[in-house]
Amino acid sequence: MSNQDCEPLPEGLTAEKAAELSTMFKALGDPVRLRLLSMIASRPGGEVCVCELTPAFDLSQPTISHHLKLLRQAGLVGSERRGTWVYYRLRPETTARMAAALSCVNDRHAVTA
Amino acid sequence: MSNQDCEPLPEGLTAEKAAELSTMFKALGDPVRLRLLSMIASRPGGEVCVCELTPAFDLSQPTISHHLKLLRQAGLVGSERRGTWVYYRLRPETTARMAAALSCVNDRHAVTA
DNA sequence: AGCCAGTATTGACGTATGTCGAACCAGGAC
DNA sequence: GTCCTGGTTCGACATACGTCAATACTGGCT
Repeated sequence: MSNQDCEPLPEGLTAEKAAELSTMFKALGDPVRLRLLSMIASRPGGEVCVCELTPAFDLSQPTISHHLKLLRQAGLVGSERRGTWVYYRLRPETTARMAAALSCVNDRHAVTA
Repeated sequence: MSNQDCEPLPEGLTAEKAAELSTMFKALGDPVRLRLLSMIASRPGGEVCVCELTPAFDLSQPTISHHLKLLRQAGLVGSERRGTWVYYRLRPETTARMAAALSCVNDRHAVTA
């Protein structure tokens, strides 16, 4: 993505855009959720069953479920039930938006080179 | 950055890396801090005086100072005092690291196309 | 020195967040 | 139908977070 995606922004992000973006960043502001997203994304098939995610942590299963819910509400992942199991999948549009926002910041700083 | 920057990660980020990265994401998980970073970055000169940042918000001066401190502790900005005023500057290495992490997530998903 | 403007720190407050156990829901197997 | 397994939701708890007013610090000016 080029810095053409950046808005004019004479004084930075609008309050509305900042509020929207900050919810996505907040969702990744927890080590457990960051690892969850990483584990989900690192599957080439793009889908991971909750039963594979839970045992990777020293946390109760409800806690993992809660973190997955937050990731879903932030638009970072989607979930689908198939039979007994629930599968989570990455939403690449959202991570792409976050990466684009960060690139804007760096482009504007003009130290990208 | 290409997906060569991604680690082998058979099962996602390590707990240590996740903890380190999550503090950066958490720092941007607040709309005020996101706007602050955006305002700092959008200065071509790369420096903004605190006295220019504070009046842009309906918040007390100590609150803005607190948010700037968090941004600094997360490695996202640096500060320098010159005379009476304190100037904040972007640390592009940190935002670049965050963008790289997000790109890894998308690359691994193989839906980047 | 003494004062003043710009920042940072402190202490307190209410709210949000992460975690758990317990209870609840969904589907498959019997 | 009754179980059992995999997940979510509920309620409670301790901690962390965002905010403020008050205070302290810093450096220039007179």
